[in-house]
Amino acid sequence: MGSREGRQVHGVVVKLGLLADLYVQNSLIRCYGACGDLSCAGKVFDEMVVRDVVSWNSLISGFMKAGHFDEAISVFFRMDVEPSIATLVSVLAACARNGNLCTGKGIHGVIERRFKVNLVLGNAMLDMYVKNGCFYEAKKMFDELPTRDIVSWTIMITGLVQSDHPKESLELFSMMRTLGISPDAIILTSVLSACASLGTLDFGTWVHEYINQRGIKWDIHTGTAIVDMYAKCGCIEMALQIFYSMPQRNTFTWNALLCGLAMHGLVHEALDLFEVMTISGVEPNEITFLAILTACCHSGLVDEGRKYFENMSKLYNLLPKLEHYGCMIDLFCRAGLLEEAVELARTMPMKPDMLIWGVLLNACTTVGNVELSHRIQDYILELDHDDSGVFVLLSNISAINQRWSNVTRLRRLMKDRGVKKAPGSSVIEVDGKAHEFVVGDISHLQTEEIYKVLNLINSVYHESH
DNA sequence: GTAATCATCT
Repeated sequence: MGSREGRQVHGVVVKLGLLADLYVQNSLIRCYGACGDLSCAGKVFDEMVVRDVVSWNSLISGFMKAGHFDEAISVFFRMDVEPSIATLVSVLAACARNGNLCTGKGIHGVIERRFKVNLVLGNAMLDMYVKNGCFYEAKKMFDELPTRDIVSWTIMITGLVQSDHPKESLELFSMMRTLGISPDAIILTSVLSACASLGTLDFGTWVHEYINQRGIKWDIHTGTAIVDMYAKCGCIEMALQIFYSMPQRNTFTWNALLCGLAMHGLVHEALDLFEVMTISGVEPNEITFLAILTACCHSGLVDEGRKYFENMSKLYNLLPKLEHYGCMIDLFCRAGLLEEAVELARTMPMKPDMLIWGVLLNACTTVGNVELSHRIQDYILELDHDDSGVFVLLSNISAINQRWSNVTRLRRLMKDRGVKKAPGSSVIEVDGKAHEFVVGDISHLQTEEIYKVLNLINSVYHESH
């Protein structure tokens, strides 16, 4: 039922004088929530005199469906009746999706004290920890679950892939298979994603064949994952074949193919495909333009890059993000347009990150433009004086350039700016030994010691190139 | 009531 029908039913309910009935009210909230009409759902909810747990759950579900996770959590905190298991499951899902570890932990505490954990609730907690990057807690919880189902395994495997541990995710998948658990289309989607990031064509192909042989019903998610896997593994032919055989494709599917083409240097194919995509009426998103700009970047298509970058906001109403600016800056650098690159970095609406500064400084080093390199370092120090990460970067550059006088200058600047905190440290491995380079410590080191650290970075740099 | 696909530049 759509929102319009919901309103009609609402009207009839009012006429019949049934609006005061709790069950009728709850059903209306559910109905409005399910079709995304949150203002009507909220209105019914607000006008209720007596609310039960179902009323609250229905409102929370409405916010979840609409992707308003913060609101879902805030409704939970306003509850004046005892939450049910279903409430906790929904709110844990909200904490998983918006990264609210604090609330999630609080709910975990409440559950331990007052509820009996069932499978679904256990999975919801597991997912909350995994999505918040707490793998220690997650593993403990996974090991201690009285029963595990395919969802529990999927949460762990997906979490590992998404936090950049595809190898471990495949190991866990093998373990699952050893235990005789049959994979479904959903878990195979994540397994394909792991294969894609590892570039393991043989395993990816096995998954594809497994799906075919077992007659596992696959949908647009799985299809996209297969396209992505083949594209990333360099089998563009297979990627195209699957792509065209799919009954439906969405922006993600097109993006998978576009990224694959861009990644393998098939620049004109990527640009052509983008045209077909727009003609087909599929809306590009930020990732689409990232793929397109990358393609331009790889073959030095400056004018085309500029055009697509402009069209992003002009034609598609997409605001370029940090990554798009990074791509453009890299494109300018590769084309030798260093001044333009620096200008874009200075005028972009958000603060450039270390990667962007690194690209710029690296470009200066490549062409031997010491003057511009110094100017960039001054901008960085103006902008990011409280971020000690920049000092690692600048020290790196100084070390690479063998300009030790700069190190002294940096050390003085750090002292002047009062940089003490060390949010990050670089661990450098030399001869199998890990050396930790903590930025905040540098100001307390003797000049000779700084030289040692920088030499170390320098030697690592040359080893890796 | 819980699980899934796309992501540039060192």
